Amino acid sequence: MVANSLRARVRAEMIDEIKAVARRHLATDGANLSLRAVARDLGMASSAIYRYFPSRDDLLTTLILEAYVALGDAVEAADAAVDRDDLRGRWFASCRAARAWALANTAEYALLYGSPVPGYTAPDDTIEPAARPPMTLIGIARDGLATGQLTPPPAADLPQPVQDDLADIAASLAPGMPAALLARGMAGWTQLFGLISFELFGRIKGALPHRDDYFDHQIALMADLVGLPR
Amino acid sequence: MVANSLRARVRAEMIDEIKAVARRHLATDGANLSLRAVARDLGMASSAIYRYFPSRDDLLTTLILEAYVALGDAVEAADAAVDRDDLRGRWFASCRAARAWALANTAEYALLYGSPVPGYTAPDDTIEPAARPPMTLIGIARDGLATGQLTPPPAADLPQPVQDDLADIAASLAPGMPAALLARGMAGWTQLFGLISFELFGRIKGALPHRDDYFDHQIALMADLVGLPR
DNA sequence: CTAATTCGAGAGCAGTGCTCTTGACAGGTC
DNA sequence: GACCTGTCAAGAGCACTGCTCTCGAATTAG
Repeated sequence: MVANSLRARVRAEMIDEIKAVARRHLATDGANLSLRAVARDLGMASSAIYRYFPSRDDLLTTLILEAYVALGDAVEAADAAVDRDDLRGRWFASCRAARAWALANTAEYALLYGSPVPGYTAPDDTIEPAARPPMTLIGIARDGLATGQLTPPPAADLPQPVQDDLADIAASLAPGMPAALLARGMAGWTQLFGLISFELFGRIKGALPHRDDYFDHQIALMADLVGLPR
Repeated sequence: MVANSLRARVRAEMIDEIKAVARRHLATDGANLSLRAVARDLGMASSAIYRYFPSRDDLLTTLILEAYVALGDAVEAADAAVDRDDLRGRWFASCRAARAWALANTAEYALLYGSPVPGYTAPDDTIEPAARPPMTLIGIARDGLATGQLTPPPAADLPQPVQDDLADIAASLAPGMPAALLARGMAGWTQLFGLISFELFGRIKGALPHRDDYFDHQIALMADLVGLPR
């Protein structure tokens, strides 16, 4: 079986090489990835790629899934590196990590959070890793609740239907989380996504030279909204 | 000049027809718009399209610009329909109008606020209409400041570099606007964009059946952040 | 009526994703 | 060593794309 494993090893290396080249092309050409161009870079015929990936969409899906995992890893690692009781520090670290990853991997971020490709539908494998960054933020709020550092926002403002919907989500994803607090955590995630997208997709332009500070301030506003103590 | 105007009229109608068909294709096929398919639908040769639009990107640019104008019109009209002193009502109306337009024109919204096409760079004509929705929101805060209904947030939390950057923006776009308030208005716009994008691009899925109410609540949170009185 | 302009159609080029067939190579078996 | 068997790369080919160019027809201007 040595020979077999040799074959398998070569195959695995080939797959890695294809993904690496594809990622490189992604950075320059965006989502319209050309299999033929990748094949050219690898010095092989375009048809040979199909030995490793059944279709172009399949290659893209693999890249997307790995990108989700990479982003999730980055955010969770940043959160884990901070003292558990330093809620605000964890919030900042997580958000900054997401932004840093997006700035370093703009093409892949656009693939994850940009407009979806028309024919393409994301496989179910992506919904779990896609939920990791928002779950990290919500986890910070939940920990604050558990330690008493954080007092839940009033639920009076919450319409009953939303209250019920959020209670269902909390029941399956974050047991014990009050609906009103969950809503604010999700607002924080929405804001984070919006901030990164605006910065990456060029809405802000040169109008805001101190982008790091602006980002921090906007993130701080959301930390206040969630109720993280200073 | 009757004859001339006839030719010109036919030409204008032809342009409108091309744009209409292209918009229809956009809704189903997304950003990868096919000139040949549009030509087929119109019963003409693909090369004939080039008599009216110098390139595919040019057609897309026209569509994008008109979409910006349509969205801006919708938001401003919704704001204008509410009593000037009802700040919160104006905020809700503007945000809801943006969401309604996006839901009714998902493909065009994706074109405006989705991931940018790699080679494509937006012309300068788009930056003014693109700024209309956020300017509407900021205008509401500014009116509140003028009438005394709204008290500006403390500027102490604002780092000096951000303070300066925002002051520059305010000076050219919204004179008299305190930097801290401008930051919160922009946070509202960011949140609005994020909410709509998440809903359109399918991150929320079926987990939140009462999307209207959820949207309203999240928008209300931002209205509170800006300081709009209840 | 003639000359100039505008327009549509067709052919053609280079590129794309993808399929199918052909031939070369390595693995294990007799 | 000879012989299958599975794996792989390459090439040809199909249908599609954006775009250019040329040619003939129609329309407008003088």
